[in-house]
Amino acid sequence: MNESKRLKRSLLERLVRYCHFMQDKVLDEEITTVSSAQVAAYAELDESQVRKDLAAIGVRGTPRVGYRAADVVSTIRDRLGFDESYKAVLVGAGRLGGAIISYPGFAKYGLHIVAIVDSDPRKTGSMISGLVVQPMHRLGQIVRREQIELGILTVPRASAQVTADRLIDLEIKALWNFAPIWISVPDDVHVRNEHLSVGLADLAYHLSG
Amino acid sequence: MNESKRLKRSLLERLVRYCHFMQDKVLDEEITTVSSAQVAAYAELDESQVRKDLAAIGVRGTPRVGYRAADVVSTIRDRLGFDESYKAVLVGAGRLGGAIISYPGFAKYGLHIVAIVDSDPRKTGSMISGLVVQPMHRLGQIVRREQIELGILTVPRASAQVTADRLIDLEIKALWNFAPIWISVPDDVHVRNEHLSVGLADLAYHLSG
DNA sequence: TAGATTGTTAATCGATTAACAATC
DNA sequence: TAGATTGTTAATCGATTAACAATC
Repeated sequence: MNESKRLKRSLLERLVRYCHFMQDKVLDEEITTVSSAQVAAYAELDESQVRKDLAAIGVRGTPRVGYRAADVVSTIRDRLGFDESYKAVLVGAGRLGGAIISYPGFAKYGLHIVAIVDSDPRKTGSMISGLVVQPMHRLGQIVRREQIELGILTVPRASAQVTADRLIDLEIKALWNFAPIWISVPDDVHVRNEHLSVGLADLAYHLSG
Repeated sequence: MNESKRLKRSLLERLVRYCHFMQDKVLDEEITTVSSAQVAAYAELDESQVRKDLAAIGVRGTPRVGYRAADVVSTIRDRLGFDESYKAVLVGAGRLGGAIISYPGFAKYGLHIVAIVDSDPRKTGSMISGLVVQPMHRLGQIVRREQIELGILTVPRASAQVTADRLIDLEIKALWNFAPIWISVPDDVHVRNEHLSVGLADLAYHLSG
């Protein structure tokens, strides 16, 4: 396959699951190889799908043996960019910001939150996870000096788009938005909206059915 | 169409977006009708897709005029079950639990968190959003007495599956899991895993590209 | 060797897009 | 009426599944 081809979002999600499966169930139990059937059973997919996905990112298996779990993990990590390093600024030091920043898995994916910013003067100066909350007017300085590529938005809904626009103006490369709104961005900026209302709709729908 | 047909997850996501568009951009500005082209432009979809989606849930438009925004909203709300009422228990009164419970939009989707439970004796008895944090051993009582249908898991990763199993045993109908693990459930329980690592992977991938 | 499992091509299925007649 | 927009069918596209030869 063409090495530079963009991975589809659904493939990306499956790869993340494969990776978790390998790490949780396989490597811990001193199993070194897995068959596509085992992975498929775990991820509730067709085994052809698994073989195709692994082939697509360049993992090679051995007939009659399966895939080396360590190969799968390292190839996925490589293809998804987990072994590189990215700097992020978190904007919005509220409850949600605090919860996000305390998520233990960031570094494993190459992400490093190097600064926290908040517009509320009562919050600036306080410490969260070893970082001093900076005032909003320092955002530009921080982004430029630290060469920050990612902005994490945990601001209220009303300020999400303006904050995003400001970060875009500072030439941020990607945004991770937790405010309940779909942020709009130019084509060269990547945005991921984590919109709780989609989950809420999913649950309400299934509970009402 | 068959009224009882299950809606696909992707359709569900599009419907949520249509609903937000109607509420935010349209109703606020005293516009009463929208064309499929307008919705499509906002949601970055093909306009045929929009017409097909709206037809699928039974919204009828008027040629040369478009769709009544209020119709779209009320039909989506009805089909997705937002106008019914569901009780939920939140398990895990940590930072994430606090952030989730303070989300302002729950009631709009019919969801009501009626109890909070935590296994840490230092947390039980404290108040969060007007609710007293209950000890874990009351979980069964609470679920039965309040006839709770949904469990929201904001516990640490290590206790997520056991907590889920306990809620399943209490005949909960659905689980909303925020712990970084894919919860496994029997076929008759609905689970939605909000797994931050998928977002992390998506961002790492795009930043590395 | 025999048999299990990969890698890959072909077949199927479903979702998206295009087209256009119906219609207000 | 003329023309814009729906509703729906047909065409296209892509993703999933099936099948099986290659192979360890």
